[in-house]
Amino acid sequence: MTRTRPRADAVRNRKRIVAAAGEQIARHGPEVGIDEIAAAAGVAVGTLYRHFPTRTDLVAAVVAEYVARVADDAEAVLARVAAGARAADELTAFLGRVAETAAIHRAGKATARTLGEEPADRPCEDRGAAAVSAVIRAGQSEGDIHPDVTLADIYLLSATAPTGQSPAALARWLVLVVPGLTTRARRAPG
Amino acid sequence: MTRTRPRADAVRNRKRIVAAAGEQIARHGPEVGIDEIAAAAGVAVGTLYRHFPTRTDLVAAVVAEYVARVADDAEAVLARVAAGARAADELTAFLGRVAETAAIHRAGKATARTLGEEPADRPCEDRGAAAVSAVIRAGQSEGDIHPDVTLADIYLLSATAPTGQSPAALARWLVLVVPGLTTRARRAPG
Amino acid sequence: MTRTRPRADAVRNRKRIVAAAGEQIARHGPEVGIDEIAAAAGVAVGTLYRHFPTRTDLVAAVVAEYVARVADDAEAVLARVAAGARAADELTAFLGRVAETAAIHRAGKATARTLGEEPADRPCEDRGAAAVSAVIRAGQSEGDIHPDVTLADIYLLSATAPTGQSPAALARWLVLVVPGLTTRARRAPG
Amino acid sequence: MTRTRPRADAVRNRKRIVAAAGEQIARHGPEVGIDEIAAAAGVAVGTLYRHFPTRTDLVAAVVAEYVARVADDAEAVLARVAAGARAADELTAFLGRVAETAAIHRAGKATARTLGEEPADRPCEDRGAAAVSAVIRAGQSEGDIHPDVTLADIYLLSATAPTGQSPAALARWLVLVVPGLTTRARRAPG
DNA sequence: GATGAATGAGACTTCATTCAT
DNA sequence: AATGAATGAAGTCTCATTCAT
Repeated sequence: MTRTRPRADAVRNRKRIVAAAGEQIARHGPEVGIDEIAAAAGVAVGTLYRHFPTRTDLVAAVVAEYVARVADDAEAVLARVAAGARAADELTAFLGRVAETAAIHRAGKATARTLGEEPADRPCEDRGAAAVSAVIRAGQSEGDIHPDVTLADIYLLSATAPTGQSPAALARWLVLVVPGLTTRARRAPG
Repeated sequence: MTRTRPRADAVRNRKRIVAAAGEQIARHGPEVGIDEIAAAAGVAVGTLYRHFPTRTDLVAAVVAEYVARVADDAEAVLARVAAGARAADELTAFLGRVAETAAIHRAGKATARTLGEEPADRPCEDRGAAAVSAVIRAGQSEGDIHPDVTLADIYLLSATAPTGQSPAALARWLVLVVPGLTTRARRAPG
Repeated sequence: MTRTRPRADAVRNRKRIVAAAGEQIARHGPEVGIDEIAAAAGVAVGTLYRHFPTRTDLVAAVVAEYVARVADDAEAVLARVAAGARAADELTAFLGRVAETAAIHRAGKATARTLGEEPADRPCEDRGAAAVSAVIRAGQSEGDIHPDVTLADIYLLSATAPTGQSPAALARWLVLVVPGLTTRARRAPG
Repeated sequence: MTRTRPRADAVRNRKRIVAAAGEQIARHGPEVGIDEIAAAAGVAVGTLYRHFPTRTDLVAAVVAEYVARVADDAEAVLARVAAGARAADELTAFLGRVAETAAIHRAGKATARTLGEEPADRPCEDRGAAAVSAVIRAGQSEGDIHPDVTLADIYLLSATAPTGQSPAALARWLVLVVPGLTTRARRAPG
């Protein structure tokens, strides 16, 4: 009856499952077989089902993890900006990092929507949103970020970042997209 | 032994099937059931399979149709530019129109990839590509379109246009994305 | 679009499935695997599911069939009684016949209850009930059937008839049970 | 190497498991999940399996318990008859009591049969059988119980007693069934 | 001894595709 | 040529049993 520790191996398995699910969903889309996720995590299906009774539960966990990571990133960005870093540059870099993992974000959302499920970890999401908003305001004060840019724009762009393409495509996409956020036109080469 | 003409109703069925498939794929993603497509087209599965022996064949037809339509659009754009319209403006509008139907493009590609199939209607694709390239060159001559913009950029953007969101989101996305293609910065509001 | 015949083979399959389901449920209890029922019917699972999308649908069909058959039997009994046969004897024989197939009745009811489903074919059930009631009344007029016997008693007995045992056991059970319905004690042997 | 005494809590657990299994089987049929039985007993599955390595072992224990209880009852009946009680009345009451718990008997048998297992506790069974037989003979000497009634009839009736129905149904069933065991017809009411 | 997490075979169900009508 | 029933492989999920803690 001792309710104590949640058992070391169970915790490890849970983590591996969420990680594997994120990767498989990103790679093969939101309809990956549960069995494949389980195999990728190195556990049997039954174990996966013990931790996540429904597919929705699993996706929710994946999305929550992603949201938390992005929130951490956003807060680190804000800290650097507060310490004097250039907001526009930091925001660009942040957008690039978010884009890299956007596949999972998108897939997670798609699955969640399919299953009629609401986002997820509200606190984490709010935390990230607050940090990004602060960075935008900082950049606007500095005069670098266009005055009408809002948090929704960052959502829109991160939701449309290229996925499953070459890093070069992602880099090029950033080049094309950043001028829309700033007050400066692209310089002609040379 | 007369290769009888393709009966009127067969032709009509074929069209209805392709149209229905496009719509269903756009609406429900690339994994829609064949039965649903058949039902939406108002035919029985057997009929669908007579026209398109495999799912790949069907998707190929859908994509081909889409490509042809886009190619027509591109050529119309080119004609207007040749008649004096502003290339940058026309290209922006074109991108907006393509984005509207991008869902099907993306879904088609996804399905094609899933099934290890190569694009499709090469001639049509080339036709559209040539027209878009010509428009880009025209805009660059006029000094409006940034000199390093290429056809690949248009592909990249059309592949990442927001899908399944509000028209407002699409409009905003265009606002954000166009400055990256041109030589002008966004104007501060007011 | 011709809604005409329900296709000969489909009808045949449907019948075979219901028959097989009845037999399998009677033999192995209400939890028989769907696959086993399908195999016993000589069809693939998919076919079974086409006819009966849920297990409940299948059980309902089985019960309905059983109820219809019993109702027919009851009406035949009533006809014979009207034609002068002895009601008590006919009722006894009827009870024996019902008992023979009671397994399916019981199993069907159990499954239906499990799935929170209501009986079934009300009209058929009423038809049988009316006939049996009439027979009881006839027997009571003749003085053979005990005056307080009701339809509920027949239900009770048919619900508790021995199942899955030897015909001898069934015969013996009838011997033990009939005196409770009549006005006569069992005769001592010899 | 001392065959340590069966620890107090182990003994208690064993009892609780058998009791819970009996109740769950009676309530939900012979296919109850092992986990549910364990939960009802307040132990973990592992503990259940330590006491009863297979499901058959568990069912056997449940049935043995039931048989022992019935045997005790039968012997008490016999004692009362020996002390002058009316055998027919005692037998009727006994049948009623057995019927009340017949669900478990039936379920146990069903499970045992499913698993190809033979009855169980031969000595207890014999003990009960002997007592019931003696009561029958006593009643036959008294002239109340029909001369051809045997132990097998009691088995047959207890195996077909109504289960999971109202007490009223059970009472009515006794009314219907007892005349078959005795030499007297049912009296007309009034 | 007790616990509860892990396992994996097997049951249930769906759906792309085939084929008799 | 069209129809819709039949097929069966593949996916989802459950649960009896094992085993590390």
